Amino acid sequence: MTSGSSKGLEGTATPVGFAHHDHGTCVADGLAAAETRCEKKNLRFTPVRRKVLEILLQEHRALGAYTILDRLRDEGFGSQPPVAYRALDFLVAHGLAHKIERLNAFIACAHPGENHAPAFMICRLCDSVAEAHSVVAKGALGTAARAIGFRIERTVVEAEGVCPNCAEKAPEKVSV
Amino acid sequence: MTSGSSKGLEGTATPVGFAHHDHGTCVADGLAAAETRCEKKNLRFTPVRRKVLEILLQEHRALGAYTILDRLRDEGFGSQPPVAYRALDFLVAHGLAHKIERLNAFIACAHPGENHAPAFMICRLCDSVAEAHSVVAKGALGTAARAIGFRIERTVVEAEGVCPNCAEKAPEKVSV
DNA sequence: ATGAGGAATGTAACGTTATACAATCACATG
DNA sequence: CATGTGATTGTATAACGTTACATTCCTCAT
Repeated sequence: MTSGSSKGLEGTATPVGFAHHDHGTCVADGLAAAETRCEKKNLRFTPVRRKVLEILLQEHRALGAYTILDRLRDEGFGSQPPVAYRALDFLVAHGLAHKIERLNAFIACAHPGENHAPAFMICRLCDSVAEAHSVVAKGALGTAARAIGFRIERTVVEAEGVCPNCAEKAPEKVSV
Repeated sequence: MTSGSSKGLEGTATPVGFAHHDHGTCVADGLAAAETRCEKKNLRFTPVRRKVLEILLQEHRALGAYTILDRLRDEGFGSQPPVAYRALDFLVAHGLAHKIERLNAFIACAHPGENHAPAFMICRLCDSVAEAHSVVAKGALGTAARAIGFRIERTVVEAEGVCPNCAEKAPEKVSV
């Protein structure tokens, strides 16, 4: 969310993550939305799961499972890998978080509630990640897949590069 | 390559990997092309690098670094992880192989020589991988990136699903 | 209420993937 | 031949992820 109140940007291709926004409401809203969603679907939004989502929402970056695990330990939760991985699996399975394959790391979903095939932009300088929507089914890959009879079930679309903020701050590092 | 002799498919969206072809020439051609390419660019196509590419070319699947390492050991090369990773880094850096992020595994490039942003189709039943071309710059993600000033340097586009061969053999497993 | 069954959590050990850093080698130059 | 430079190799370790199993917590039918 770019802010607590709607700014008319939702539903467009405008990604979250590179823009300034009210972070407090951003976290609170995300948690509230998740809670509502879990109630509706009869899912158990347990303390660990809630905490992990909160940790993820506090960043617009992807966090490694072990970073999350460290924070869980600090908060008095279990400290073994499965604790973090199970919560993450739950969040990912129900569309509340995504895995960034390129980074082996996780990020809170920026568009919860929407049925989507997410696409990400990863800044290699500041590590921030923005989420947009991919429409692979309509792109070249979708065409190729249809042509040969490959049935797409899930897609990974991740772009690595330099975000607008970093491009401005460090123009000399902008070119590859 | 679908075969040693041109079948008029190169340059189209037709991916390699799900179709039958002459595998012997496919490996030999790949190695020859790599050799030529390295000579032209003054790169050292050392025995380990050559062997790793040969191993990859023998499959149209992605292989993990440690699988490759095992085969290297069998052939009398070093058996420590960096041996495999360094060769793979070289191949990837020079477009002779690609990493499939979703699988943490590697595959020989199906279109060496072409300057490309690869896209992959991964069959979850038989594990085969086909390479097509992505044109992210022209898709929704490219549009979103341009709109906010994100500069894309590299893309990861991977579709997971069921290949035509498996869909035919095991139709009951085709639906998610 | 209560106890059976399933879901979630905690803990330990293990397996896989990847990189950091030090040492060595090979070659071009003075 | 000595030496500087860059590529390559060796060794150790870090980071990521899974399996196995015991325990606790919910919930729901009795």
